[in-house]
Amino acid sequence: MKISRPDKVFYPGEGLTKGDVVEHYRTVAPAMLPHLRGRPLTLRRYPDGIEAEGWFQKHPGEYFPSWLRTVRVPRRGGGTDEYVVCDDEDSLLYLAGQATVEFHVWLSTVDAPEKPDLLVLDLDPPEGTDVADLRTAARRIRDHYAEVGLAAYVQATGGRGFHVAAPLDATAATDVVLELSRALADRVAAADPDRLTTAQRKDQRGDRIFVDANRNGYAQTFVAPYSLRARPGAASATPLDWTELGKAEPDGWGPGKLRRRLARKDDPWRGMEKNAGSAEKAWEKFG
DNA sequence: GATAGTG
DNA sequence: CACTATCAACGCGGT
DNA sequence: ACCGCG
Ligand SMILES: [Mn+2]
Ligand SMILES: [Mn+2]
Repeated sequence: MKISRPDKVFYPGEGLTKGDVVEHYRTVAPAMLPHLRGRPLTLRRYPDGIEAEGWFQKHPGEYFPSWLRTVRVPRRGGGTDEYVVCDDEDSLLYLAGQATVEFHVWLSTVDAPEKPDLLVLDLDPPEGTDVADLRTAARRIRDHYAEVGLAAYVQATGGRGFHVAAPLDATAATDVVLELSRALADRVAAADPDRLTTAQRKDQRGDRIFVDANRNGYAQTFVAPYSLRARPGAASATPLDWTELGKAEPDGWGPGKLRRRLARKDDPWRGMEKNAGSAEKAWEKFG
């Protein structure tokens, strides 16, 4: 894979270059690709580095090479949209060479775009939140998943929060999963209303952590495991064992720490699909 | 980042 | 040639 | 249809 301008600085604070970004993705590819395969992508590109202008890109550029996989999926409200899908290392490195710093993925795959195989609740803390409160909220989400028969997997987002994901058997429709995720979020927030909220509007959240279920809507995305974040520190989204959460920071895994981690430890999310649960049965147990 | 257009 | 302009998302709820 | 939000 030919990379233009590998010495261009992308993270001024860390002195990381575009070449370093590509090397990150080469390193994480074995752990990351299983979480990308078959999923429409949203790219977050920063061709002049993370402190310059960046943008979300969902549709393939006209000039993207023909060997890159693209897929047409229905658009809500009619018609179709074309998306990039990254199934292999060459594609990952090509997209990194296009200055894609962040990779975001759908919660369903192209084979069944309207049947999510993941449910995700996203914890978005306001400035100044105690990380202990964030960890407690993540564990409570895990416990509520367990009550309805769903397995829970946590990742540090590399930004300011955590995600708690549940693998699904991809039999329920998007809108059913969205409603289930909202019901779970509301239940978690109602149990600790001083610290948690599901209010979409910022002016109604106060000082509380936003338990965000909106990631479960059609064509919505969450940051892919092992994606870099376009923020100072160059942390990555990092799947964790629950036993690690007690000492975890959302942006705790920069490039060096992540590389050492992957050399030492399996992807905690590897094989998660084998624990897929049913959204329909979860609804029944929800009561 | 890549392309098309201008001087 | 150097330089500049232009482009690169979506869904959902509320109003 | 537009806004706020992620
Ligand atoms: Mn540029
Ligand atoms: Mn978030």
